[in-house]
Amino acid sequence: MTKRDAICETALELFAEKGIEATTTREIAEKAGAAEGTLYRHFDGKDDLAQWLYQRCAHQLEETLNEAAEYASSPPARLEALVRGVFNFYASKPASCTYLLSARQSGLREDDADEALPLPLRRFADALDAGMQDGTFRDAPAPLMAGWILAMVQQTVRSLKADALSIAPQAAIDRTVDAALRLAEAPLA
Amino acid sequence: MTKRDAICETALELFAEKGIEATTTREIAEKAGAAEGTLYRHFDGKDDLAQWLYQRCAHQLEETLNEAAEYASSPPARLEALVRGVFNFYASKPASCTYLLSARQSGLREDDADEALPLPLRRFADALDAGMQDGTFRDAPAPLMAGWILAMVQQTVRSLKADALSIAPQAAIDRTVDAALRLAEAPLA
Amino acid sequence: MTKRDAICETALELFAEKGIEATTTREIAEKAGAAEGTLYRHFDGKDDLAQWLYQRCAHQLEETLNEAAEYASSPPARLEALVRGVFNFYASKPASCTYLLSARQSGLREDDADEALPLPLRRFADALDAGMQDGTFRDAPAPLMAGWILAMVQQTVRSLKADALSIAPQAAIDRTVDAALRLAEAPLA
Amino acid sequence: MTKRDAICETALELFAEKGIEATTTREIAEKAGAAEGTLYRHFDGKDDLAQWLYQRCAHQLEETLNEAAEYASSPPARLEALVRGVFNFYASKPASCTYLLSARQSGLREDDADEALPLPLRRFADALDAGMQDGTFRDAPAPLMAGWILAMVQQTVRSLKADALSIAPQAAIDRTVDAALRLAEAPLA
DNA sequence: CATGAATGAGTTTTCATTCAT
DNA sequence: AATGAATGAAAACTCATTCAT
Repeated sequence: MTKRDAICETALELFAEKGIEATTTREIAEKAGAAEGTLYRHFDGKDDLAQWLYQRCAHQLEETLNEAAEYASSPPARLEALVRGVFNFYASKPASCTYLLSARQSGLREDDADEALPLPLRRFADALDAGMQDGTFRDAPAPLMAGWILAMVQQTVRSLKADALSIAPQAAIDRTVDAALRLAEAPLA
Repeated sequence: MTKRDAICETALELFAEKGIEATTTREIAEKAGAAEGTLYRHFDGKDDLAQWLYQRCAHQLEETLNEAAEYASSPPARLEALVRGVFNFYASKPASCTYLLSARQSGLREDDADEALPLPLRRFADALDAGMQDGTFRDAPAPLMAGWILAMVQQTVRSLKADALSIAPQAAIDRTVDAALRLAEAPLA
Repeated sequence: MTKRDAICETALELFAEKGIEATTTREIAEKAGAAEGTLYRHFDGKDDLAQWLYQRCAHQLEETLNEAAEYASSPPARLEALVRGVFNFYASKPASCTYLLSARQSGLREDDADEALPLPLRRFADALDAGMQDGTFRDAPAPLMAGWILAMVQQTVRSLKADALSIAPQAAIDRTVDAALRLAEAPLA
Repeated sequence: MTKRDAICETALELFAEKGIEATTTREIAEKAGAAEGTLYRHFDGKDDLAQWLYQRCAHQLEETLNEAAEYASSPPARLEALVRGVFNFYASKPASCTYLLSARQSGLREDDADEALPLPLRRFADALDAGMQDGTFRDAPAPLMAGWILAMVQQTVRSLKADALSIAPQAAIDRTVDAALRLAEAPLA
């Protein structure tokens, strides 16, 4: 593990835990066992580091979602796989997941501006669109609904992290999957 | 409008727009047409001001929600009224609404710690609990579901603010209400 | 004397003595009896302070030269008055003079870019032009010759400051005046 | 071209262009295509490199001046040869010339402290002294007059570099030679 | 000789807060 | 109540220099 990696991992944890602004470069360096200047050899500054980490987390999630949805044959199966994929992402990389979701509403994802949607959202919207085409899902603006589902998942993750649930984590996940499908599915007839 | 009020309103706008930490006291004072020191005559400091504003916003929303749900006779009607209440709150006090919702996931609502849930969430959870009792709503952990619904509403608000929707604002609101009810309602069987 | 003034005077002395880059903001603040932050209340930073001081020195010299040359009736008298004016400026405000002259060859006088020449040079060039018109001075590019004369004066000032002269200061000044006139004057016939 | 040479030439250019303090070792290494550490294999540090370059430039100018004045039979011819020598030096090694002249007024030529005058100045002063002895030149403190002439030459060089002259470079040089002789020469009487 | 990641002391800069007026 | 200059502690950032490879 190089110093650079140590700095990245430490920064990710601190950013996820207390936010970017509340984390100082000194704190990062100290916890990473590196000198403060080392951070600046590898990044242009704290903001650059935050940006780079955001990109990395986005790519990690992207990959996780791609793998998760790879073998889903139907739109509902794909939607379920995506939702479970986010939870898996959270389970395997909690700091990345927390940071990514927390950064969603701060001014960090500027350079996704060329995309209509941030990348993970796009995956959800695509699955919804496919389901709308074949009639499995109800007709609705896919980006809006994708946003809802992601927001729900994020809310469940927050509850899991806060340990504020009266039910088992797995049950919360299953219920979230169920809720997402219920949101998307077309009325019976 | 007293200096104090000017400071409050300016701070609220800035906090909502760029976050508390990214807003400087100098900036607040300048935009409010007051001296930097004046803030300290009315509040113990920036954090105290942020806290006070948070409380004020919470009470405003609380009141809005109480009024909205006052005459709702059934749990679904109450749930719908609450959801619409949040949208009304956003329409009439966008900065308050944005600030309140953004502060939900930052470390601001410390002194609600004695409450199991932040106040607005409690309203939603109560309505859901009532519906579960009488069988209108499906049995599920009310705080989790309340969190989902509020997250969805917040997501719709974000989309409205970003002007990122292909449909009319009112349609987006109606759809959100619909989605919330769908989430809550018991299965037909 | 306000803190701001103390900072200005201290900075001017230090800049003149050791150069801008070799002077630290801490040093300025300490010697001025002010806090480091105070510098930033009044200026955007060290460079801004340096710029502002440069402008002030330029205006001071400008005024000194205007006064000096006011009653000069002929071009040679005017040229002599200007040269003596620079020496007077050096005598009355040594730090300003040193700083101004030292800054001439560093990258500081950017915003004079709209002028063809830095202001003091302009005065000399104007006097030379006038003398060329009436035949007292030899025909030559005035800016070039003005540059020479100012460079000579500057060199004398440097020698005076270094105390590296075998003759009395006043004699050095008189000789410089004489040399300047000799440079400018037309050949006898 | 060895790495050492690359570092020397690059550093010389950067020092001449932006000054020693404003040039970073990283910048030198990068432009020279060498690693940062390599500089320290050949020099004790940045200041040592600057010092070494200064000496080299001084020797180059010294040689140029020696060659130029070698066959000058009279003091005026020698003075003219020296002035033209500086211009030749500028033409053949602009960076060396700029660096050398710019360093004249910064604190670089410490180890010339044993000499009464920096070396090039000495050459001029010697020629002037010789002329004063035989009556060709007016009686005056040779160091002062040498300083004037060098300052004039430097000013012409600056004008040439800035391309701020209305006349041809060669004409500017000739005029500078002429002016230098005029400064030095004894009055007719 | 050459490298370049790492260092850390030193610098600039920010900003919440205080206080004399 | 209001002011705004002043503060200083803490933050971000720079860069000459070292050293293991």
